Amino acid sequence: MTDIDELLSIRAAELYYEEDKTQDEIGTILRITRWKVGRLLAQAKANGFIRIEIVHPRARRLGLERQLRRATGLVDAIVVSTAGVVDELDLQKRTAQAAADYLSALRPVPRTLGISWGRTLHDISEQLKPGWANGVNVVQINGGVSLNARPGTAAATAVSIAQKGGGQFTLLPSPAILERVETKLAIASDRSVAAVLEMGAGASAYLFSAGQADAGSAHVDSGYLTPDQVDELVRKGAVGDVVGRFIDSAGQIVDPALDERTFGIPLEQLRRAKTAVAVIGGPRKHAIARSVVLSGLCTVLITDEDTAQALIGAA
Amino acid sequence: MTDIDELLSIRAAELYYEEDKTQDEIGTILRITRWKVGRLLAQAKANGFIRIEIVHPRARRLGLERQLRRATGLVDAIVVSTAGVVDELDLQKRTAQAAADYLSALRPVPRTLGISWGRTLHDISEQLKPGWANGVNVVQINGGVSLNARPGTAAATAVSIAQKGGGQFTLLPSPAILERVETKLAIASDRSVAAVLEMGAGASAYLFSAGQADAGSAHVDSGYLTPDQVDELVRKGAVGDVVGRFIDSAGQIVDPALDERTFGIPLEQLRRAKTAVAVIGGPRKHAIARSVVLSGLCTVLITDEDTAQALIGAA
DNA sequence: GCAGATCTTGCTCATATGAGCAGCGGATTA
DNA sequence: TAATCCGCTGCTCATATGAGCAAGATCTGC
Repeated sequence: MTDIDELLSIRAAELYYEEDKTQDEIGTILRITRWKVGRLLAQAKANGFIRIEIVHPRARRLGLERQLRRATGLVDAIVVSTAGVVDELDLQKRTAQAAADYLSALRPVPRTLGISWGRTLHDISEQLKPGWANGVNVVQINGGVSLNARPGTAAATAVSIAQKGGGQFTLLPSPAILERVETKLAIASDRSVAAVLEMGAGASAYLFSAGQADAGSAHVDSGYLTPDQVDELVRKGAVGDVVGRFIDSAGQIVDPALDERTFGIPLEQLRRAKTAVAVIGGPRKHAIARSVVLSGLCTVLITDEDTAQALIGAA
Repeated sequence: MTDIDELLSIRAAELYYEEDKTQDEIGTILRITRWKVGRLLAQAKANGFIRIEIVHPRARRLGLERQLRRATGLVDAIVVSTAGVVDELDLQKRTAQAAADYLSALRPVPRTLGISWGRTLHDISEQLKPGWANGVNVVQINGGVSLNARPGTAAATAVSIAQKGGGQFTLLPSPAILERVETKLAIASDRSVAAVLEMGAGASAYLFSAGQADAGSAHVDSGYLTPDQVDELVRKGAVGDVVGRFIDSAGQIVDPALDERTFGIPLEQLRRAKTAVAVIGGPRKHAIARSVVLSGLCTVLITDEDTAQALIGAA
């Protein structure tokens, strides 16, 4: 395109998009035919001079969703827009809202929903509308009695999701990580606990998040791990944790001994699941999101625009 | 609008603007009629959820230009977009480009063009295309022999503008500010110098910029004023200078004694001019731009989006 | 300098979109 | 409870826009 045509296309675009003139009127103003105006506008679009953004907390980026599905083979991908986001809290809320929307619209409605716990899941439970489902049974899939801060939040999340969905909840009465393997095996062998794990294993859908491996990990907050222990895991290649289990960028368990002491369904059960919805957003979770997606831990990813971009760039 | 309709309008907007679907197709997807889709899109626009931006160095903001004309009574206003601007240099170049474009398209073509000097005018002279006019006489309207840095830049600007416009140039052979009033009067009374001033007074159009009043003023760089002297002017209410003369926010001369020693046409000549084009952009020039416009020093303002916004908000 | 190739232009025609209007339905009030 | 009103819906019709094509303009290589 010549320089003069480029300038004309910008003038045309101004009149068309800012001034709401018709292509015919623009033609009169710029002394060109209306067909040329149409072509100039098409060129301006093709050259990327026209940027259209949908600014709304619930806006999604369908183009990125498609790219993400294609690049990763995910069954579904939801990408929330970051346009107009003011802070990280805002972004977290948007992501949770999208997850709640997705869950509400999920067909077939899962009879049994296996969930993890954490800040993200808590946010989702808040965004869900009462009546989002008609009798879902919610079951925890990993241990989650918080050792120090806000005890019972994990349970509250499950309760809220179940109640709003008009169904029952089943808690996993165990810490996330036990100190000794023997203790873990002992708890697991308890009949009632085993029943919960079994129910978790048979869930028709899973909803979970993931944590990044750094000092801000929920495991540190909850008192299961010290910052030093997390550092050690990072040194071994950990990028984050999924349902309490730390994995490297290839999706492999980083520390088998620690994993033995971690209570919850094994990752293989997520990998085999027909519907496993991962909700992972925010700038610090790019690496763990990538690992989750590429190692097949989820069939559906709900994330934000920036994370999606990083994933597409890396995949 | 109900909450559900708002959400629908966002979904519709995504499909329309990102996925290039027709309203009819969107209707099928969302299970609503195509007329409802049209209405939802109209609502999304009306609510400001759809943001369209033209990203190009030569993009202008016609809407702001109109508002600016209405708010200030300017004959014309050119507002360059800041979308995609990377640094202040970029913005300066855009503004200069717009000024060059405006000057090239100005009808009737001025026979005699009075110009000031400075970084902005220099940039404009660079952006002008050879042959932008067919015989303009360019005359300097204020003194401008730089005392230390880059001597001759003021002259070079006038020469360049005249040569590219196929015309003659007339320089004003005097410093910007004299040390003593007597010296100024002596120079002014010289027959040849008086002739230049007279030519400047009779110019058919003026093109000038303005400087902010702070340590970064061109007068400090050029050695005419010390930072302390500028501070003193600021204390007296100065917001900046126009053709070398410092004015307050009402457009009044701040320091009459200093002004007596300043060489160039008086501001009243600019105020009486039929065509006086001021080119003032950048975050530090909001105050001086406001003063220039509101005190009637220009009939045309060429500026950037942010400055225009500030002007409209303040006017 | 000329023949062929390619690109641009102005058109016809099909389609997409917006304006305007009648009818329906749910809310409001006497 | 009935009358009235307001706003939403689905339509018709006019207009705006984009696809496709033939003719003209411009470029390229010999």
